[in-house]
Amino acid sequence: MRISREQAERNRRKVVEAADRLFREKGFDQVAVADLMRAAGLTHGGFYNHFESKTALETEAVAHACARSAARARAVAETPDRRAALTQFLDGYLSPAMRDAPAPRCALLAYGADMPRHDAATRQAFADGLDAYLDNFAAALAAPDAAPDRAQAISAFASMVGSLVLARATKDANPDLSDEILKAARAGLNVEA
Amino acid sequence: MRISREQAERNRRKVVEAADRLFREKGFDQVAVADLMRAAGLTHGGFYNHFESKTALETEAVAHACARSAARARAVAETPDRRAALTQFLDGYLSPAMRDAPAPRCALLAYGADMPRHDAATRQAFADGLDAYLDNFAAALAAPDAAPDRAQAISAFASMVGSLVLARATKDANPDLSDEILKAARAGLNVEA
DNA sequence: TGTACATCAGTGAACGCGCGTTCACTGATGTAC
DNA sequence: TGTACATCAGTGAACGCGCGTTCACTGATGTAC
Repeated sequence: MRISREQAERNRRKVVEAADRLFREKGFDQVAVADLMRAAGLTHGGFYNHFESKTALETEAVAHACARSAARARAVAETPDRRAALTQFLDGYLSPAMRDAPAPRCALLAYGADMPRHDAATRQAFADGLDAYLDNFAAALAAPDAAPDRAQAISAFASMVGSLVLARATKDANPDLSDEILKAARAGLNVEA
Repeated sequence: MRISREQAERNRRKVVEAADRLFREKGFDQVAVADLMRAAGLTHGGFYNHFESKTALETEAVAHACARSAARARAVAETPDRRAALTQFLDGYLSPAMRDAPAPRCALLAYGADMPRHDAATRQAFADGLDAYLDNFAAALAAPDAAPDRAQAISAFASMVGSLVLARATKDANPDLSDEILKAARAGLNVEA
């Protein structure tokens, strides 16, 4: 059953997308190669036609997802009504919906904590994505005619990540605490948006 | 080779301590029962004399560690020269040493990101530890004759957690970025200490 | 206090399952002529 | 353009390893008398 090159390329992309989604939701170790391939509509044997190893796919999924997160921050910075877009972005990030999503929507949030235990290529992809993200986020935060303040962007983004980690961790066992964290985080963001 | 009850109890504690250390460093799934027992100076067969399952030990290790973290925050609040203790605590938390430790020294930082994928008992232990921690941290942050501000404590702690997650994630691939994150986080803490 | 027996923490081999990876095979696609 | 062959994406079975858990056994501790 040979398949056309376009179809094969489409299949490959489907595997990477499925991997990103499943890795965020369940963690790298809890997703088997067979699960990934099934999620992409394929059988597990063909995996190695596309990827050298499961680790190689992990690197690719993280790189893909982090680059996309950075692009989303850039989109906010480049929206005509940047102010409104920023407010919407921040409110969305520190929202119950974001917290309750089974897989974190932000790749940097989803993968950050696992990076110290991953191989160098994956960590590099993550760091590159974060670096670009922070530049774009600083541009999004900047007042119309002010220079971007990268330190402020870092401080704000770190707060957002930490708040969501803690809010997600506590949402089932102590929903009140989880809500309290989201609210305090939003109030504590020293950002005028 | 029956062992005295005191010795057995000491062994049990050693296993929990070793589990906490190894789980923080390598993650729950990357530590085998045999590794744990070896780290405690025992053979793996005896594990089930002490714990119902590996999952049960995970719960116990998280509960133990989070309670200890909360106690450490309380110690800061109760130090005679609270101001100095707080400064030392914050500087220590957002320090290169903290970032470079193979296993995060703060249990809430070490385990937070994994909680959404853990069982209910473990999540409960984590949430209880965090709740107590935040009360104690608010007390530590409060000015000598002011009431504790829990929202401020939450916001500050979330920043600390997020900063360390990101600084740890990037320290090998981009040390400059990692340092930048630590510095921006320390400067951005809206806490007079 | 001393003795005989029961208990049970620890040992190390074994079981069974899941998962990453490999492999022989299929048959439609891509290519050479 | 048509034909013959080579290629290679996908299939599903199999391999091998690691790990959680179980089990029969040991022998010092704890207990009953």
